[in-house]
Amino acid sequence: MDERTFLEGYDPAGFPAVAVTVDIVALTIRDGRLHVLLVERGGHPFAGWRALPGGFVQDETLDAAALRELAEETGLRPGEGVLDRVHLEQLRSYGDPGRDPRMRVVSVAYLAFAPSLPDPRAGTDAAGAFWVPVDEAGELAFDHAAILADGLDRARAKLEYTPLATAFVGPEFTIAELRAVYAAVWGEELHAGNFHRKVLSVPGFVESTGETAPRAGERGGPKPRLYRAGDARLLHPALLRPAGEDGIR
Amino acid sequence: MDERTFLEGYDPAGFPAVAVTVDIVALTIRDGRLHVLLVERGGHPFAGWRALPGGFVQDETLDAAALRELAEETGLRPGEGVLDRVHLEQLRSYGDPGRDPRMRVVSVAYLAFAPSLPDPRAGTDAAGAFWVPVDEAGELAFDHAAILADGLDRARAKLEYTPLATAFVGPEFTIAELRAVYAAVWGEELHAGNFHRKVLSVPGFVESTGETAPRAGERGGPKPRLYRAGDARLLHPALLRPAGEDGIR
DNA sequence: CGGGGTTGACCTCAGGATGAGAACAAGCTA
DNA sequence: TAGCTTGTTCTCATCCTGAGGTCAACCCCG
Repeated sequence: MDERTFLEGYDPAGFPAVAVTVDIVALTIRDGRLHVLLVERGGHPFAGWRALPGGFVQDETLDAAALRELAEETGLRPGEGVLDRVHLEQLRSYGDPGRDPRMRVVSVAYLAFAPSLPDPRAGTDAAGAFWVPVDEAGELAFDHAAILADGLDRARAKLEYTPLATAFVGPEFTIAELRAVYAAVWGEELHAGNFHRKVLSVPGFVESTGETAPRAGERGGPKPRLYRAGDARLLHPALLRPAGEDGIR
Repeated sequence: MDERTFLEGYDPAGFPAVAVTVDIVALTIRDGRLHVLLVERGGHPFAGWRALPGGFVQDETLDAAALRELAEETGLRPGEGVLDRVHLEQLRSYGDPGRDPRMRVVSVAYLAFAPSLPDPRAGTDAAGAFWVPVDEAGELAFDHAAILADGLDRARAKLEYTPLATAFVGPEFTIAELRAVYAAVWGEELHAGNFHRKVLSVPGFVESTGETAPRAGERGGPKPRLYRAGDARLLHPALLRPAGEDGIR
């Protein structure tokens, strides 16, 4: 039997039925604090609980499913430009039997990094979605609290050796804005002078626009210079976060 | 309707049928070269092609499925001690429509690191499995070549900031054996003196047994000291690999 | 049995990166 | 205008890194 004949006679019903979903840990920074996008579940199971946005994978790639769900939950439309600047990457998959009481569900979790997004639009599918500071997320449906924790770990680590922080700011930004991203995600202040020197010394991290901001910060200071993201995909050398007590092990 | 009533009336057939598999990138070091475990496919599709070992997920966690497949394909039995020393971690998931011509299949790929394992046993399920140097893997079935490439990237990166290299050697090892692991995975020689200093200076990476090996190497030299893995789970500071030309970007 | 070659362990030294602190001028609010 | 905040640039001591050398232990070969 050749391969074509085999495929024509193939019966897909022979395998255990599993549902595949995508769940999204979408992060943004508002007022200097890291926020995550959550939804309030309408139906069972976990009715009334807060959960990560997500849904079943249709006839599309996993990446496409994640982008579609993100667009639906935020009310943003592809092509309006905002979604194009969202960084989306796969986090990992969760498939313990029993993690969903309905049936066997394997969830492919995604991590999204966005510049400050508008509040999800009322009157759309996204009516139930909202941004919450990550330290106020509280209990979540399913195993979503664990997924969120894994997503935060990944985000904090990736700031060290990738230029990911630029995904949290606009197309043009100041060094101080970038520093605020690191401070919000890592949860600690950074030495302004050393951070400045470090960012400018890593090849390809940022490039100068030659312009300065039209205004200084609210509380004074000189007009900061503006930069845009460079072409580096890895930071060499990396921007290591202060080794917390040597005891991270 | 409460949640229990909802679940009792729930019909799982309403979702698109997807099969979930695990595929394993199992790495080991033989004769100083990095090898990957491959199988030759008996049936369609891709009959006769080489592929990563794997199979359908049953009523078990994803991690358990990966460990079970690895045991089946290598012929190793749990409880004999060898499998307990294999490091297994999830890599990422692959789910493009069309990656399997039979049906929609989402594969959760795993990465396994093992000390030098025996050849898979003839006469078992594992008869078709064999170790191949990674640079001679050639074309693989499905998208397995891409999965292998992702696994190698991950392995090379994790050597930098985790004590993963100790998973490739026996319970007691010399610094030179550890250096050979790095050399094999990274594909480049390392400065012996600097490597020695670095390994011993990272807290928790290795701890001395106080013993020395009963014999020196085949070509002479003093009897090396023996070490075992320490309790660190992250290396601080990291063992950075030589920045290839600064151009990795 | 002795010698050449190899190896593990350690040391030195120059260059670069890091952390902490300070200087200074531009710009905000009161 | 006064006082304070902030962006940017320096300095300096400290640490880490890469490259190389030293020395004695040990293997194999002749």
